[in-house]
Formats: sequence, C-alpha cells, structure tokens
Amino acid sequence: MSDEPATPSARGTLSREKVLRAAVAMADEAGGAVPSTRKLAERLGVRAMALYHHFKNKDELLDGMVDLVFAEVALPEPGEGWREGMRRRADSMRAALGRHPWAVGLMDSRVHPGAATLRHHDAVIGCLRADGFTIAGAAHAFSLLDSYIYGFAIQEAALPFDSSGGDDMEAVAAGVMAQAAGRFPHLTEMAVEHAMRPGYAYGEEFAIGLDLILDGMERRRADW
Amino acid sequence: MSDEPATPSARGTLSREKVLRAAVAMADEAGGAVPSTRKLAERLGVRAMALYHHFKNKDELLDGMVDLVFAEVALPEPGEGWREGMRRRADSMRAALGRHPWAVGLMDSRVHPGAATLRHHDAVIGCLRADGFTIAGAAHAFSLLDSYIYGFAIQEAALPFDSSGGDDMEAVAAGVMAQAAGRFPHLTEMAVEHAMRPGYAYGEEFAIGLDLILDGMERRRADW
DNA sequence: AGGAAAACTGTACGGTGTAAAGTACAGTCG
DNA sequence: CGACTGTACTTTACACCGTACAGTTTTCCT
Repeated sequence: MSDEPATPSARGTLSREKVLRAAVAMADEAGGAVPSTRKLAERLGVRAMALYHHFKNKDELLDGMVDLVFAEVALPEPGEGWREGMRRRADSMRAALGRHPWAVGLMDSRVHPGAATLRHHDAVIGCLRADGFTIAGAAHAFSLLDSYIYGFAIQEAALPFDSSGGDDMEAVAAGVMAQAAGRFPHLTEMAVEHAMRPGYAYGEEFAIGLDLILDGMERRRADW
Repeated sequence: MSDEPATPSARGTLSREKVLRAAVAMADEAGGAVPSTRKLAERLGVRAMALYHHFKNKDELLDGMVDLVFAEVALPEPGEGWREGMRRRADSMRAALGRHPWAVGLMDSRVHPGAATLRHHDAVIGCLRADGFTIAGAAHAFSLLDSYIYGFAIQEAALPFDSSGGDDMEAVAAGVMAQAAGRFPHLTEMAVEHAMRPGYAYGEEFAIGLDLILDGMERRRADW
C-alpha cells in the first residue's frame, strides 16, 4: 500500500519544474495550505528526502512556488499605455492570487525573488518609465500599486465569508455581528445596510480602489 | 533543570491575558515567528496542555495575539477631521505592525476578529461617516486604506534588506542584482540609481502612497 | 463534609522539516 | 572492457510540533 517508491530506482522521475508544478497543484487543491514534503513526495512517487536533491530546503521550494505564481501574471504589453498596462497587470495579479490563495500568506516571508518575479517587476517599471515616469516616480507607483494588490488579497482571504457575493454568510460572521450589534454601531450599520445586502460583493471594491490610485498617479506623474 | 512546573500545583498562574502578553513578547523577541505551545508554556511556568484551558486551540491564541496588536493602534479621535484621523491611524497601524512583524503573516488567516479589532474598525468607519462619507464611500475608503497598509507591511517584510535606510545591503540582495544586471535593465536602473543610493529608505514610500490615497478620497468624497 | 467543577499535569499519537548515511544507476576515463 | 565518480534516490533517525485523552489536584458551592 502506497509503497509505490519501493521500486529499486525512481531515477529520473524528479526535476525542479515537475516538483514545483505538483506542489502548486496540491496547494491549490488543499485551498490555503502548502503540502508537506512527505505528501508532495508521495504524489511524485518518491520519498521525501528526494526533494532535497533539487531544493536546498523547503523555503527554497516555497520561493519556487511563488515564482511560478508570478509567472502567470500578465505583463504590460510593449505598446500599451501605462494606465492600461498597470490595470491589466493588477487585475491579472489579483486573479493569480485568487487561483493560488496560499501564495498570499507566503509573500511576507519570501526574501529571494525568482526569475519570473524579477521579470515581472522589470516589466512594470519599464512600462512606467516608457510613459514618462521618473525613476523616483516609478518607485512610488510600484510601491503603492503592489501594496494595494497584496493588501487587498490579504483582506479577501481574511473575510469571514466568500467575497464573490451572495448571501452565504457563515456562522462565524453571524457570531461576530451578534457581539458587535450594540457596541459597534457604525460597523453594524455598514454590515447590515451595505455589506450584507444582496448585491454586494467585496471583490468589487478592488476596481474602485485601483481607479482612485491610477487617477492619483496620473495627476502626480509630472511632479514625481 | 527547567522543571519549574514540577511543583504540585501551578494553579492560578495562567489567564487569557497573561498568556497572550507572554506570547506576543516571545514572538517579538523571536522576530518573525510565533512561539510553540511548549515554549510558551515553559515561559509561563506551566505545561503545554495548560494553555488549552484558556484557548480552544492554537488558532484561537493567534486570534488573541492579533487582537492585541489592534489594541495598540491609535484610533481617530472624536473631534478630529477624517483626513488627520485616517493618517494617524494609518501611521499608528504601520508602527504596530513594525513592532510585531509576525502579525503580518497571521492576518491572512485570521477569520475571527476580536473585540479590539472590531472597535478599531468601528472607530475608523465612524470617523469617515462623521465627516460626510456615505456608507458605500466609507466602505470604499476602508477597503482601500487597509489594503494599502497591510500590503505595505508585506512588502517591507519581504525586502531583502532593512527598510530603515542605510547602505547595509545584504548578500541576498547582492545575489539578486548579480543575476538581474543584464536581463532586467529597468529594475537594475532603479536599484543602483535610486534604491541603493545613500539617502533612500523604502519606509518613506509609505507616506507618499498614503498621501495620494487621501487626496483621492478627498476628491471622491462627494460622489461616493 | 462531600461532590462537582476548574485548572493544571502526564503521556501518547501522528504529523513536521531535515541531517546523515546507505544504495543503485549513468557516464567517463584508462 | 572494467573501475571510478558523481548523481539521484532511499532508509533511518531526530527533534519538534499541535493536541486528544486521561489523570490529579485544588477550589468552591452546597
């Protein structure tokens, strides 16, 4: 049972890329959690320690996984104006983080950006510079946009209910509201008269905030 | 050795609050990591399982720790205008996340906001509403500001060097730049001609982005 | 005084990442 | 061709993790 890797040699079954793809697939399936080395190895028909021939340690594997997510993000296209470019990559980045929610929790501990990550950053900065942003201005814009995108992903992940809309409010949220009812009037008001209304989906806030930021960038482009 | 809790009874040595304070202190000391139940218990002169009389599981303890961080954040004051209120709480929140960097990585998995967190949210929304923001407008503003604050904290945590300024670029960053040199010209340009310059500190980007956001909010306040 | 509830301890289980050493195959060189 | 070497995998083992479950006290309420 499950001793698939008891075959004398599983040589050649592994490679950095194969491992990373399997790890990402498993993390996606599990929802928010990265697989353990043993589970990942089992899926690959191999023993856990085999992974360590391709990755120095688990952290390096996580770096690779995050880089794979960055590789999915649509970069601004050459001819494209900065505003459309920024919007497109922002939407694309958010979508990628939506497909791979486990990446959000990893971002704050990834100190070693991979090749796709660097290429992504380079393309974003290049797009801004090509449209007249100064170096400092591009740095401001980049910091602001990325902060917003990652932060929004965090908030979406931390919502006690699904952000895609619908009235499927969980028991969790119900409990929160129960204790909040009398003591936090503004929060309660916003919840019952706005957020819990049928048509509301938190996800739509993303575009609204993004527009404000892009407008502000447009206005400051010259001074920055 | 370390059998402090071998005393027949350690009754009364624990309480929710004492445990949480110790846990926060240990996490702060460790830098970016939450203590294990055993280590935390040892510090409190108690065995690990004693913690489970005050917290259902570790997740609940983490919820409490994050709530303690929110409790440190300065709320907008009653008489204060929305702009100063928002700026003050943003700066204060960023400072709190700087003091407790482990909280950043926890935020995306905290689905159960505590009392301090709810009070914080309520105060922020209240401040906006008091200055004429509609419910929807306050929701937009809240989402945007919080996303920016959390996202900025993520980015600061993920920097391969200290964001407080100074030329203490690490070997990590050096390695990154080495491979980036030829392939990512815009990134390289920004790094060598801007970010690595003596006077630059990434942390200062926070205020710049925040100003842009507050300006945009001001402009939209009526329409939202 | 007695019994229940509360707050702690002991032990154990199944999981984690990974160090260290062993084994088998592939390729190169004399 | 055969030995040598390096590579890719396995085995075993360790320390640590969260926590279920079953005591053991101590305290408090009748």
